[in-house]
Amino acid sequence: MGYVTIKTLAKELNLSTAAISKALRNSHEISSITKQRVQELATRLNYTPNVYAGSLRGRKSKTIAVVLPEVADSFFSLAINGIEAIAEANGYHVLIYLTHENFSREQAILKDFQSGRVDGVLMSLTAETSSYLHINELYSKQIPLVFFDRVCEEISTAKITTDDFNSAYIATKHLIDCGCRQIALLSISNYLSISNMRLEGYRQALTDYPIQENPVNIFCGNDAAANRRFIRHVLSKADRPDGIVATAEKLTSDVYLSCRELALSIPDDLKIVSFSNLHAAAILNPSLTTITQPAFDMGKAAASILFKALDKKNNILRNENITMPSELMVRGSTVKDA
Amino acid sequence: MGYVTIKTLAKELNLSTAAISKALRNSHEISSITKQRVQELATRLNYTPNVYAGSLRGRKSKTIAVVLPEVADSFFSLAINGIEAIAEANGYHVLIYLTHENFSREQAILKDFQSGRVDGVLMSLTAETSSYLHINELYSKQIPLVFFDRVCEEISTAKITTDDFNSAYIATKHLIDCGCRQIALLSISNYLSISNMRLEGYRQALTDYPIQENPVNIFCGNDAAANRRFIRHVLSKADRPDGIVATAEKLTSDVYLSCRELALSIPDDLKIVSFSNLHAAAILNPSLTTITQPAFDMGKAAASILFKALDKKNNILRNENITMPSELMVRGSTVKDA
DNA sequence: TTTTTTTACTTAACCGATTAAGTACCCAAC
DNA sequence: GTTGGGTACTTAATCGGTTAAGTAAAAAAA
Repeated sequence: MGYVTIKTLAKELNLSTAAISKALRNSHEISSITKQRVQELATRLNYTPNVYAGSLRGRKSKTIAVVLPEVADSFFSLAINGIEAIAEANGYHVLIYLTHENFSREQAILKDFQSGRVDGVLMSLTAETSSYLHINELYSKQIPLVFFDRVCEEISTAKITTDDFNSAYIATKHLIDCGCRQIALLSISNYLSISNMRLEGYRQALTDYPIQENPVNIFCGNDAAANRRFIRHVLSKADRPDGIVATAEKLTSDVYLSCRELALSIPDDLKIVSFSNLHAAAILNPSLTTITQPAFDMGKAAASILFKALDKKNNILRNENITMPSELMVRGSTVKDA
Repeated sequence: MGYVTIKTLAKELNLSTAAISKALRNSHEISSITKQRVQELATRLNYTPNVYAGSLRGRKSKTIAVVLPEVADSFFSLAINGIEAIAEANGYHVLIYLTHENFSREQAILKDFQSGRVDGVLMSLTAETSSYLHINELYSKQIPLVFFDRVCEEISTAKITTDDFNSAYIATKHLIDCGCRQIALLSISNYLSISNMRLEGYRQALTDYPIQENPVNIFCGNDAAANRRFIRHVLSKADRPDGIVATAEKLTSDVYLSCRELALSIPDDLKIVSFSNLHAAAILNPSLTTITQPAFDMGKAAASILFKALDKKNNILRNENITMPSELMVRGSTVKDA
């Protein structure tokens, strides 16, 4: 089963393994004739260095991990593309790990990183993450870590977010301007700082533009069916909201479907703004007013910061918050014929 | 800088590294008292075995790779979930690699696998993949490989697909039944066998239910903007199609947007069936008639077969084609008020 | 011509974990 | 009393590559 290793090459060429290794790494200690012979044979035998051997010795794997809740979300899939663009330019591999919004999965994944599997980590927290021991443990092993979007304030490192407070404020104000008087906020987490920021922005808007009725904050979970039941329940009450700020993309279709079931018209009976990068937003029925995040650029920014730390010997990332602007894109779910 | 290794534990407990290793793996050669002491210390110091060391020795990494074109596609993101479900049950890690429909990227990724980075590979080809040397090279290194959806017929291994011929046939027949007389097929590849199967199914339907006009096969590329221009061009001609079978999800929004620009009504002026698992299909304007693939189950099936091969010493996967049924879901893009 | 330097390697240690083979000790059986 | 066997370890080799240190021969400097 002829694995071609450095030994195979050495034997074939009557050289030591050290000479082969050096030749392949273009060391000045090796004559150019020998280098050529080694190169040729390596190519001919299709030699591929064993990653595990190299990483074991060098404590470097040229690999980073991206940890995120799910991939079926346009924000995350765009962010991945941004990350990969930068990683490729830096000659790094990208491993994608999915938590599926599951806290214990997040713990297990970070635990695995302690083994030195990756040189650095980019991550976006689970909606359930409320304790940070596992993150601190990773942090204490000197593995550089950059958060994006769903950041952990408690860890002192670089964090890329959008202006969540402001975005929610603008979304809410937009609904108020459109005539909404009872506005609900759909959230996916009670723990995430971005959820809290969005909640505060929402509240601030309600305070600044005082409207009669009470705010309605609705927490949704991970179970799409339960969410739908829950949303349908809220929308079928007599004092149902007339406006919704959805802080996560996946909640939108639940709202749309519930409205259809309940024969509520969007935007006549209910107006919706959703945090979403959905490509199909423009062709929904009606088209969806969104707060769109610069997902691709956020991925790029997060990766760039990580590689800056990896390039230096000094792996320590200083605590910094980088905020990028989101954009309100007004469409048919809040304004007729928009 | 305090990496906790087996040596750390050995020194601390005045044991050999061998004893530690055996204790951690619950060997009968080690007394239960010692085992306990080792376990305790390991937990206390948060010892994590170095993956690279273990994999180097054991030639097993307990890791599989999933290679796919992109993640911003509901089929692939669902398939990933199916794969991960099975992988977790088998105690394996899943690394996701994206080719971005780029052939040379696919080559580079497979080349990397030759280093033994992963124990097995699940993959779906690039739309550009027309030569299979890189796959054969991987295959010859005895690394088990299972294809799903975008399979490579030329490699003798397990392949999971849907009944592409039949699905396209049914989609086309559905359009004919709805009154379409000039039906276009939008394809993303001239190379992929699933594209060819779908093309044949489409042709067969046109033959079986003969209609006056000629078929219109349109090939689209990777550039969304170019696709949109191209589709708009086709739809603005006098003899434009009145029906479209889109063989890839991402082409749908281009069609919708082009129709909007050209003031064509769906389904009155143009009817569309798309191969798609888009969750939002039901809330598009109009809702989208789809051929929906059992993406999650296909992922599960592919992973299950791979693990069956990995469990045996015998890594060889026999050449087999597993076909799973797709479903036509009739909605508003072909039938009014569906 | 002798000494120094350079060139082009080789030897051997090492990364962290696993494991075959060896060993010291105790207890039991013949 | 010696052999046999089990227990609980240790020693050393190994995986594949990297690299510090060593060396022999040729080239350059004295």
